[in-house]
Amino acid sequence: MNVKNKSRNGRSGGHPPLEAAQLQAVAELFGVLSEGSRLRILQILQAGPLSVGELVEQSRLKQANVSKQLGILQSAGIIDRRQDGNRAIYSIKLPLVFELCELVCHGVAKQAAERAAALARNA
Amino acid sequence: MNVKNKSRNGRSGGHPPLEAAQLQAVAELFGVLSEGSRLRILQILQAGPLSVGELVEQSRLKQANVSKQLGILQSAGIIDRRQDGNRAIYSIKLPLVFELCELVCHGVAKQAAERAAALARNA
DNA sequence: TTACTATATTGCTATACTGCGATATAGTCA
DNA sequence: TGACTATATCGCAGTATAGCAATATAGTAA
Repeated sequence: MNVKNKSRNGRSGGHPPLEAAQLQAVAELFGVLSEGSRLRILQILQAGPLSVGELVEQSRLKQANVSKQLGILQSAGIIDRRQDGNRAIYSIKLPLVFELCELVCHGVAKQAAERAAALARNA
Repeated sequence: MNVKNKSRNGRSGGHPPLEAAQLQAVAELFGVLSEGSRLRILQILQAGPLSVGELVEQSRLKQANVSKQLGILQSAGIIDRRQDGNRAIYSIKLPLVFELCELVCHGVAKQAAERAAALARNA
């Protein structure tokens, strides 16, 4: 996830080829989702809102790391933060991410199946 | 995109919480898609197969960089390579990626709209 | 073979990121 | 106020990556 590279091509004419700025936004979202620890946190949060401490327990990640990744997820607009007394409660804000993951899972699974089939054919 | 971290949790019982290995595979795919230059190449290839030289022209990236990114995209199983005489022709193999990008675009656009609306309310 | 074109790879620098321990900050309770 | 808990941030070491120029490789044509 590189946040520079703000170039621009002078394309107009609607949307099909996606403007450079959009492209960059898409790349950034993918970048946020490209880290195992963050996906793990999202997956845990899918079951419902949790505090940082609870996330630390369930994820088995260090507190500092969980806090940092939560900050990144929040900056990306993927999760929400709510202060509850002493604690911070995080929750999913963009359920879209789960659709993305499912799509990828199907794609990856299909690919793996195809590769296996190809191997079987060549064996 | 970190390719290590091959841990495993002993979950069974179907699919909902996604196994660690799957999670890692998803993260890797997202990692490949998290670079502007690669998305740009994919977008250009969406119109049809092209040689490296043509991609260099249309993308305005350097040849070495295009070649490197093509290699990464191919390793990820997203594009295919075919040798045609002197040249290498690359084509999309996993159209899934465009679904992903569209989903993200919609999500990002919606988010932007919501943010703008929120700003308007608070102004 | 040589000259030429197209693509891939290597070595490099700069940058960015993760995960860590230590520490700072914020909120609660007495 | 002080002691305590929960969360955020800082500084660091290690690692990964992009993009570049230069070079190597492969294929074509003479």
